[in-house]
Amino acid sequence: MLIAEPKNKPLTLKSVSKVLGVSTATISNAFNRPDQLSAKLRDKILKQCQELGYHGPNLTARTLRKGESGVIGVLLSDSLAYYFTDPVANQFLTGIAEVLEKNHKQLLMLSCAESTKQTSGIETLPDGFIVYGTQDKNPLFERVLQTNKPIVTVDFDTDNYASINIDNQAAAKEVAMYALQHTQNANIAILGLRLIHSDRVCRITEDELYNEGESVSRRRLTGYMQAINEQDLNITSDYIWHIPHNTYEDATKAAREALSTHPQPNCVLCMSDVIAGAVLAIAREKNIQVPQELKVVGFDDIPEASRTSPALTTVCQKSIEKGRLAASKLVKGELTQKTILPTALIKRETVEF
Amino acid sequence: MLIAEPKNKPLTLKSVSKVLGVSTATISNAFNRPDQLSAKLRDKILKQCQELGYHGPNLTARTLRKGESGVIGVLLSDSLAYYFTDPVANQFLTGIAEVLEKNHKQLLMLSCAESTKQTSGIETLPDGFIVYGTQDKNPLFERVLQTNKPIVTVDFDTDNYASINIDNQAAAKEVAMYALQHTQNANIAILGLRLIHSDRVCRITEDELYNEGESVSRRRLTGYMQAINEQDLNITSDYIWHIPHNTYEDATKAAREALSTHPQPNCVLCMSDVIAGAVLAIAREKNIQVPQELKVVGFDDIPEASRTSPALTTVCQKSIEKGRLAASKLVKGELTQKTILPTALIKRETVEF
DNA sequence: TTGTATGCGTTATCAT
DNA sequence: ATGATAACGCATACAA
Repeated sequence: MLIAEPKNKPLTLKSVSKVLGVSTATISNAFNRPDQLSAKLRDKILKQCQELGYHGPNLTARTLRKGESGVIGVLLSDSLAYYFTDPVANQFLTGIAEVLEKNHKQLLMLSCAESTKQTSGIETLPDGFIVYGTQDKNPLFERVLQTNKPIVTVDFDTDNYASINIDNQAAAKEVAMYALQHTQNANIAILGLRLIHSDRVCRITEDELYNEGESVSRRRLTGYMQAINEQDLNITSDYIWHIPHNTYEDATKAAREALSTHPQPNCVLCMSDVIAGAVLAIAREKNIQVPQELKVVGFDDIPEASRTSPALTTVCQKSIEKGRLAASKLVKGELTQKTILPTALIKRETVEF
Repeated sequence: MLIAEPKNKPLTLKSVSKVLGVSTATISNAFNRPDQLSAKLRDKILKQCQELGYHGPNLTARTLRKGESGVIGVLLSDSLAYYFTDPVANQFLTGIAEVLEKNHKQLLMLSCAESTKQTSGIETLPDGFIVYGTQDKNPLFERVLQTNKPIVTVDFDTDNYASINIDNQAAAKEVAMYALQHTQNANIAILGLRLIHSDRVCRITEDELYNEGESVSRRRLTGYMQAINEQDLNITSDYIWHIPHNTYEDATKAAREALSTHPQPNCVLCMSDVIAGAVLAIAREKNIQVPQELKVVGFDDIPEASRTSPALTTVCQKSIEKGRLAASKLVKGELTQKTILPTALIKRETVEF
């Protein structure tokens, strides 16, 4: 039996080497490079370390020395707390977690809430980053860029980095076309997500309608507008809502406003399934029959979409796959290719039975 | 204008100090201890660092030196991928994230998937841990314990550590009493979560029914059984299901089995709202009227519980609050108190209209 | 096959 | 007020 160090002093390679009577290098090799010593000695050392309660090298010191931590950072474009409540983000994170676990990488969640002043230097820890969503003026993102570490961007694009996206415009157009083709005398409302910079649920103005941009929402809006034009229909900005967060609460406010408008919309194009779910709830509350009196389409195809009643017609984007792909690009070092993932129109019950 | 170092060499305190012509200590002080130098010099240094693109000390080196990383680890009792899909866990994590962000701490997600062999040493990085759910034979948990770092446990208890729990047994008994009191000629089924160690949805055996334990599920089961006894009713083990994961898929299987049993249950006690939601879906599929022909109660009070149709009667446990409290205990260093959070019976529509 | 010595980037102590 | 220097715990080149 070996004499253990005092409980309060954490064990180090050096202290353990003293107790075992071998050099620090040998113990380090026992853990990291089995070929550098005899199997017999290695086994003996590993067993003795276990007895002592030394579970292996300190990650911080090893990271400093090797310049590699085994940690992957996921940079989100809003507060963490928000992302845990968003079903789309949850699927995305699920995909990431799956791949990282398989590759023995740790997952560090980084929110943009980091203020400029209080710089923690956290960006120096991870070996690479998955950046989810446009990082408008996010100081942490700037610092991440300057680390020159591997980056994969998702749902937006930046020169020189691998990215994963979908064709939001085409997908939005397709689902809108389908909805409009099944609507007589269409009276359209659009419930948009993050169309403008405001924390309030509100309608957008005519000016804002033409403020083009490259964001996910703007692409979807463009797709909707294309469908509306091709069907020789039209819509004014006061039938287009801005919803700041993809939450049931915000969406419910917008849905209530939209379905209280006269003339009442009979076709609501929603930029997420969460929003569409809220529309369904308000429709039930107001005794509006879906799909007979009101067509509703969503976007994302979250798990709940197939369980609403009536089940939601929507655009399937494989969010889990997005996460998996982002993580595996990072892990494999495929750092240049820009991927457009396919989407699919999912016809359920909210447009036609 | 200062001459920047070559782009590929990351800037360090030392290299920056050379360029600026001051010592490393002074720059370090400029970032960390404003009182150690004149405000004028500090401002100048900070400005010059910014120009050079040096954003502050490397976290790894600083952690090694200070023994403090600003990272909090959340240790989960299953795979990460699973936890992102569980609405209860999401609420819990939301609460944690809220508090950590406010205190400028980073969140590292640690799953128990870490194998014993491939020890990454990740437990040496965080300053403290939130441990969620029983860590039966989890090697990472063992190593976490040995770090002697601050720990808060949630949904289970271990000597000497702060913990947060609810009274599962009392809450389960209360909701079961309420359901049974409203059921004529009660024919009870229990849809349990993680009652035994099996990956399959299945009924439990008579033996397993009496395998008492201290897990959350067992406490709830005990509460249910107490209510059943007090109502002079009884239940046999073949009306008690084991569901391995709190997912809609697993729950649906169990719900389908349970509602296909003869005699058909008219009162289903579910150990989670996800499970209860699945029961509601199957009931609709089979044209069973809830609550007229079938009473259903859940557990947790997830956001969706109020939106099902009919709305779910359940036990409210404030999962977000759990997360908030766990994080704030850790941040504040309140490391001894064991907290029992209150629960509340939420009467909605699945027992009586 | 094993041991010695250096440096990773930082902070804190101690001089100056 | 500022600068030199040691130490944090480890991995690796190199010597033995």
